[in-house]
Amino acid sequence: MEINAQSEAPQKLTRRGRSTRTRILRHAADLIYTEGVHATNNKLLRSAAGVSGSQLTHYFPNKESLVLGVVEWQASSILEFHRSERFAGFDTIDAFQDWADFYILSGRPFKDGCSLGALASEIVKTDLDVRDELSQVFKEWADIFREGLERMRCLGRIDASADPARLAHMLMAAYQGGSLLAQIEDDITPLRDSLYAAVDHLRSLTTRRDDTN
Amino acid sequence: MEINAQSEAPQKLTRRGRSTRTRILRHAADLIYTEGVHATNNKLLRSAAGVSGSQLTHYFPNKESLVLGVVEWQASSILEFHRSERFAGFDTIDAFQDWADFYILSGRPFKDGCSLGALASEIVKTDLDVRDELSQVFKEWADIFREGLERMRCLGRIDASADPARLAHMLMAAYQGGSLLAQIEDDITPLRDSLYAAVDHLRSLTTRRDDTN
DNA sequence: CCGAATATGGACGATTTCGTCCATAACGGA
DNA sequence: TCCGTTATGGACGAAATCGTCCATATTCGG
Repeated sequence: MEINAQSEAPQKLTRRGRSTRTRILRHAADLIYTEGVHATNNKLLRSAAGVSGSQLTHYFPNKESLVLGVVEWQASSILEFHRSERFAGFDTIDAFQDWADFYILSGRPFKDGCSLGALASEIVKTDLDVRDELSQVFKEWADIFREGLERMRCLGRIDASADPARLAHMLMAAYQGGSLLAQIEDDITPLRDSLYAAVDHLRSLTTRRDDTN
Repeated sequence: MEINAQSEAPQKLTRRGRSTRTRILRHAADLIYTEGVHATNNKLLRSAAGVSGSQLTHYFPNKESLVLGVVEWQASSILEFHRSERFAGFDTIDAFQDWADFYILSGRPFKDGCSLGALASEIVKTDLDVRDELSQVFKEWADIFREGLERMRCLGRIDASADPARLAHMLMAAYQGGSLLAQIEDDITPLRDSLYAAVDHLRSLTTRRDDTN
């Protein structure tokens, strides 16, 4: 549950086997994030993870299974982050503001885009069969936002006319689109603008009694 | 100016040469849009455009130049569309609503994403040297929105506190991010939600005297 | 009409990448 | 301790892709 990407492995792995598999996955995720799926080939991954060619085949029979492993790895990381206590289920404006600030103010690198979105856009047109997995993860991600917004609406923190599902998609798109633009322009401004505008929009839907400023 | 992608070619092309080059570019743009950059190889492009291998090399000495040609092709198409009279310089809410509706209501295919954004995200991490070109195009694209919003602000149609540059980035990100999510989920809903939410946010900034509904 | 420049066709080679194969080393349960 | 299972190493092969080369056909300008 907490280490979803590992639990996918067959049970016949020894401790050393699991360690090697995890090491491969870790370096593959890193390489794919910084260099892209296409540039992450056997040679690069072998030298990065310090394994031989046959080990890659042993743990990941083909590239598709490797990419799928990385997708699961990144997905569990992202979902865990969004479900952390830090954001308290996203049922306040402050939580969403904090979420946006995390990407903008924490000095987090932005030049490689979203660890899952950039990967997704690179493979969504290929024959790699990970669409279902990706679709599921993005749905769960959006649901975290949506459920928080629904609570906010029930609690009267945002207007009753607000549509939580629509707003969740808006937040997701603001982050994904902003990340892409920031990558392309090598400038965090588009990401900052789109995230803050999205949170501004949420704020514009707050009911008056909560409008303290 | 109107056919930017062609004007990049050296002048020593005959009529037949220009025709062949354009045909290659047209099919390359189509293939890259539907199949992706990586899958668009010489073999596919040869049979699609009906040319021989040496012709590709003749008009595009390497793949980078081909991709650059396609980027320019798509860029001029997009910029021309956004500068068309239809949107009247984007200085009304209705123009932005019409813009959003174009992607949602016109039955336009969405499964391949934005013709430029999907291409950009696929190559932004590669060694293909088209980052500067892409960056420039996205800047110009955002400027179209920004200038319209600035006029709206000057005319008092939106609040004086509105930030045109930020809102322009919000609109761009809503489209790019929404397109990516729609691709992944094979469902137009995320794109519709993010675009309409973005336009809703603009609408929330309209000054009262223009608020007719 | 003619020579030079351009366009086209198809084969070829160099390189890269994925995945296999087989031998050896380490490990785990009885 | 011992034997079967798992892990590791490096070489190898098959396939794909990019780009070159050279011969031939077509077109352009004078």
